[in-house]
Amino acid sequence: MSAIASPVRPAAPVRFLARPELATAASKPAPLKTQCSTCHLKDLCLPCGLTGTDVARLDGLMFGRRRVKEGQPLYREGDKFQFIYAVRSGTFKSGMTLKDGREQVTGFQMAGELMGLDGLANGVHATSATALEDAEICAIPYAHLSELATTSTDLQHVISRLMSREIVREHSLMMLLGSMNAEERLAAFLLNISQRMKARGYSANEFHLRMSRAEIGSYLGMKLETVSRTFSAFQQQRLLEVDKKHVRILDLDGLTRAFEARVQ
Amino acid sequence: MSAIASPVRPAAPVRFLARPELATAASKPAPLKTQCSTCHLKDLCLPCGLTGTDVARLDGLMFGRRRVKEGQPLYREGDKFQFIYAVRSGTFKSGMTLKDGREQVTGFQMAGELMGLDGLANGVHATSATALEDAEICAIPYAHLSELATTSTDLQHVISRLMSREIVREHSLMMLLGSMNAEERLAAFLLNISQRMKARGYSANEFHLRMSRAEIGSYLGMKLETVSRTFSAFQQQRLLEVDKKHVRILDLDGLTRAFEARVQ
DNA sequence: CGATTCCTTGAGGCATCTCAAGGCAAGTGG
DNA sequence: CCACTTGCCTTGAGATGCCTCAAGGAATCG
Repeated sequence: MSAIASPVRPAAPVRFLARPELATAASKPAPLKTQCSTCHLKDLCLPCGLTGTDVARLDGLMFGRRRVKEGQPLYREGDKFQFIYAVRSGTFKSGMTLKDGREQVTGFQMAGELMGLDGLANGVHATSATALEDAEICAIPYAHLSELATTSTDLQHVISRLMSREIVREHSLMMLLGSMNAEERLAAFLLNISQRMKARGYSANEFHLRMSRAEIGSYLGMKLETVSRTFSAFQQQRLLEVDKKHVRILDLDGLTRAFEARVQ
Repeated sequence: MSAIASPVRPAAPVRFLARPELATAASKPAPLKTQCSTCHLKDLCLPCGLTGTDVARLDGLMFGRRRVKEGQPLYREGDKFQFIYAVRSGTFKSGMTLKDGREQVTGFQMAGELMGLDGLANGVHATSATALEDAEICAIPYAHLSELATTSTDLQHVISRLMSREIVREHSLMMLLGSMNAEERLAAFLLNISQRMKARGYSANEFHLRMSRAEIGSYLGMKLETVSRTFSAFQQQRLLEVDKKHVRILDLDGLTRAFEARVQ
């Protein structure tokens, strides 16, 4: 809760290592090297919007690639910030754990999405990221990336824009948490997942949720029982078919109306 | 709600004007020019952490200065993004208004704090900012700032860190909205204000709130009546003395405990 | 001085939480 | 292969914290 209860005290300038080693404690498997220019995610991920020249420069960074097993953390709150991570495959949750053990999920990340940008503020990760299924990520050394950014205005803009997008995303979540009821929250969540699946070439109407009811509840600010009841309610309204984690959207418009009821 | 209901669709690269005019519709008074190097807020604001050389470079941008009357918007959702704004004096609220008229306040900004970073994502402001009292701001032309950033690694880092700090701040707010009860929310809010007042040289124990009960409620995800009742409850517990917008903290530790009850 | 805005307080209602029980599927060990 | 455990989900019943609606007071302003 530091940003809530703490002043906006300016932190000392963060100094990055000139050459952080790619292999940290969390990355036991020998890191494969990866290139953005040949990556099938390049239109969703970091290089999106960059010219061929800049993408080629990103290739020069030779991102480390790392597998993360289901349930394993990629990084934890308090870990030193060195990398930004891009999801190659699998799904992650990120969030904070309170000392009393309760968890607040602040986001779910899918292929092509970035994690770890919160670490820049204080040189330390403010959240943890955990794989919800066996996953693979690119570890992008921030020091190298920002060094590269000094040579490319476009890359600078892309990075800034990605950070800004995270801010906008969180605004929306605050709106959800601050002023929507249970049905609206779950509808918003499902529509969001649906669109992200679609953007990745999967069906927008039928998908497998990777997170538990408790994780959805934490993300949406409600208890797991309420999540479950709301799923059942949607099913009764013939908006969805739900079987555990498998979801089929029957009435996208209806779901959109449930979401827009208040939000418009 | 776009980021909730929308895919993380990469936006087209945003092109900034080479020379956006400083005088927009909202800035009628002749813009005074301001220098960071002589500003009394320089340790709280953008230049914090920068060397003398870099601060001198910021001076070269000659930020426009602008007065904003109480109740007036500085920018609105949907406005084209050109400036980042730094509060010189006064207090702002920022937030989004839904088409049904409901407002979600996403933050309050005091002297030295920045506004408008959400505009970068899509080249358009995602939130509105409104003065809660007569105020004065610096309008920092983003195109110039980012141009300047190409010449200074430190400045780049400072900007990135400020954006990251906004992300971290919002994580905390999500935690608050997602898993705290009314008393914890208000305690967290008051402690946060208290610390920010202190950082600005004001009393940490006695201050004047610039926002209404409804605005506090919107920010904290509760109704204004509940805010009012919670204030009364704190007063009965001898944690506070409240008279409308004037607050005196009687028992900082007690208030901290009310906040840490769950958060620790 | 009336109109307006903002705050406080009360009473009752309701959405969500809490507590509890049971079902289902996958994993484990005998 | 079966008994048992474990984790996750669903559903019910009752409790409760916050909301809704309503009234009245205090301060501000034209």
